[in-house]
Amino acid sequence: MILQRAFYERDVITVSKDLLGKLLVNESLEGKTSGKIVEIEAYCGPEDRAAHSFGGRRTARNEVMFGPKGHAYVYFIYGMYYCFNVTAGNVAGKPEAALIRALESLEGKDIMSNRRGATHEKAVTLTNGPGKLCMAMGISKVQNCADLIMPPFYIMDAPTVLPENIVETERIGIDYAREWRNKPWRFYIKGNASISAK
DNA sequence: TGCACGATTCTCT
DNA sequence: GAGAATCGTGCAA
Repeated sequence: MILQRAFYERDVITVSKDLLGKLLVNESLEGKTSGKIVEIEAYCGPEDRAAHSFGGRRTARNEVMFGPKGHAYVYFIYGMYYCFNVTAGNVAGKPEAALIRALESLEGKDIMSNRRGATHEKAVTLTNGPGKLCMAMGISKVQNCADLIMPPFYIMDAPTVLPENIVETERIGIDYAREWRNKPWRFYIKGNASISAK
């Protein structure tokens, strides 16, 4: 069953942890690809210096974070990669989101290999990073603002990962965020081979 | 209108 | 472990 709106209308950190183990699915023209979410980071709105919405900044790019929860926030980074976020939060209109950092590929691995290029045929490296999983799943700015509670692009429910199997650590790639850099808002499934970094 | 830089990844040393 | 690739975005001017 597809996760419904209420799932995302909760505290963004709770939503981030609960999204671990869930299945991201994209039914594209090339075929269906899916993967289990194994790594995620929470970005906590205006007070979080690492978030695009820090200070309440509202622009054309991050506009979707101010809208309904459970939508896709996809942005272009470093001139060549996309990052995929899910909007979430227990306060309507507050710009918060969770960054999906890694998947464990399930369906459509051949399609993922094609999208990632011939030099990346090993299953694990297809989706063990935010830019990589977007490439493998066929996510681009086309999916920006997409509603994730209905096909063709959605997240399926799956058994919740137990707290003892969730590792909490500091986020990656946000050295500029000063004191917020060390917040333990990155979560991943303990022992999973598909996470992006230790 | 211009310009510095990023929630990354890959290659080469 | 360092450096390149590569461009939309945000903010200063």
